[in-house]
Amino acid sequence: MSTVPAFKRLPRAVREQQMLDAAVKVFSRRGFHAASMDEIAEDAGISKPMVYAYLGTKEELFVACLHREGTRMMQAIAGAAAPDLPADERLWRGLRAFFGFVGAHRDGWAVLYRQARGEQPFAGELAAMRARLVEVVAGMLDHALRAEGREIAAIDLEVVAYALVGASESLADWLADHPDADPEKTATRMMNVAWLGAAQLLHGVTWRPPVD
Amino acid sequence: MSTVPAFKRLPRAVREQQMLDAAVKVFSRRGFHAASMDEIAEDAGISKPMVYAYLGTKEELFVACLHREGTRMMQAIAGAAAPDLPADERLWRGLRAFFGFVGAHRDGWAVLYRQARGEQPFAGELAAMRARLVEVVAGMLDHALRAEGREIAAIDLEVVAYALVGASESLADWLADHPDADPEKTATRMMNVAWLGAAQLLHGVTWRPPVD
DNA sequence: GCGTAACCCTACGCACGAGTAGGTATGCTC
DNA sequence: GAGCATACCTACTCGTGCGTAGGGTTACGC
Repeated sequence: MSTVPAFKRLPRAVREQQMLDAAVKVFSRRGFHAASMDEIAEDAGISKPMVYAYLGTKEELFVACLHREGTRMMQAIAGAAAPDLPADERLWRGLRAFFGFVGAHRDGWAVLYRQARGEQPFAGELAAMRARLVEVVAGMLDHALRAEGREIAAIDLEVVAYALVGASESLADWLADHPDADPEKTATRMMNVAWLGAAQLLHGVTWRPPVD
Repeated sequence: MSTVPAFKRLPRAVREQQMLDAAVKVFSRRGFHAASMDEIAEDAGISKPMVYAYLGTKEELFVACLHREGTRMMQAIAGAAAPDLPADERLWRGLRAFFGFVGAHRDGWAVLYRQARGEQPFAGELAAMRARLVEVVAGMLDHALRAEGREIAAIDLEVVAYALVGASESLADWLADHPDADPEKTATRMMNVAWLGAAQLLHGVTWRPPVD
């Protein structure tokens, strides 16, 4: 046959990304168990054995998704929050990057956050990622405190950081369910809660993003 | 045979509770899909057809778990936060009841929070419960604001409430993973974040539970 | 221009687990 | 103590979907 084959052959690296794209999409819609390898393969425009050949078993595939999306997210945040800025500026930039990422990768985020929590094999992976984030936030708070000559117990710091991360995750989830919502605006709202706190807000003080 | 049968017959109401106990336990450990009806039946000390006869299909069983645990939680919170108290007092009591519930029903919480999120058939059910909570919190904030002669947009109010609920859920999750942590102390920490906010905390102001 | 490696397929085996068929025993009512 | 409802069981059927066996085709080095 001299006719061009219906679909062309592509190098491994490209196909792997297509497969991961498809996997993230399907996993996020259906969840780990309800997603079928057949559907992922079909969505990627490839046959099932190829998926197994390149990315391994279903579990390994899910972990690969988790890693890719997690790394992207962490890089987006780390790239935005330069360590030499003042704390509020860092927090603001980090939040903006975070909500921007979620807004742009709604289904990637959904995999990370909603699906990986319950399933034992992956919960640890996710927890480790979150732990890194919490550590960063806690470090930031600690830094800001010391600059004021204050100090609080490490455990309190950790729990506060955990609450802030949790609140952000929660708003991100809200964002994922409201496609017409604005990430930037959501980040601003989060900043109000996080930085000024409810009591300040009740007294009418409002934090605004710096004019740039 | 005159010998006593190995396990006695019990009335339906009792067996149903045993089955629900077992189901909550297994669902929380394994997740909806990975949990098997056989394991649930075995854990309840009964055979599988009995589970089907009393609680219906696997999905219906899961929904039944969701309802029981959700109702228990909501009642615990509603019973603690009397509507005629000042806002901070209500918030504090609600939080204390909430963390108390999670501490006492760790796997019930895990079913609610970790497992029901991802699976489409149940996410709606859960979202409705959370929406009720958010509404209550938002109403409380609004009330407190109006008492000070202030007012903010409904959407902002909702998002702030959502963030607070999210932060609480996140700390509850942390609590579920730290069996030796104290619910009361966790509630106090949450109260600090929620009521005073990070900025206040940075200036050294600390909220303390009222002496009772 | 030939070998070899990379790319890709159709078609299955097989286990696991939801849900059921069909039957037994126990206690309660009259 | 006969009748009947309720509690309870063992032992299946059958669909679904993971993972693979085995084989075909294109490109690239030499």
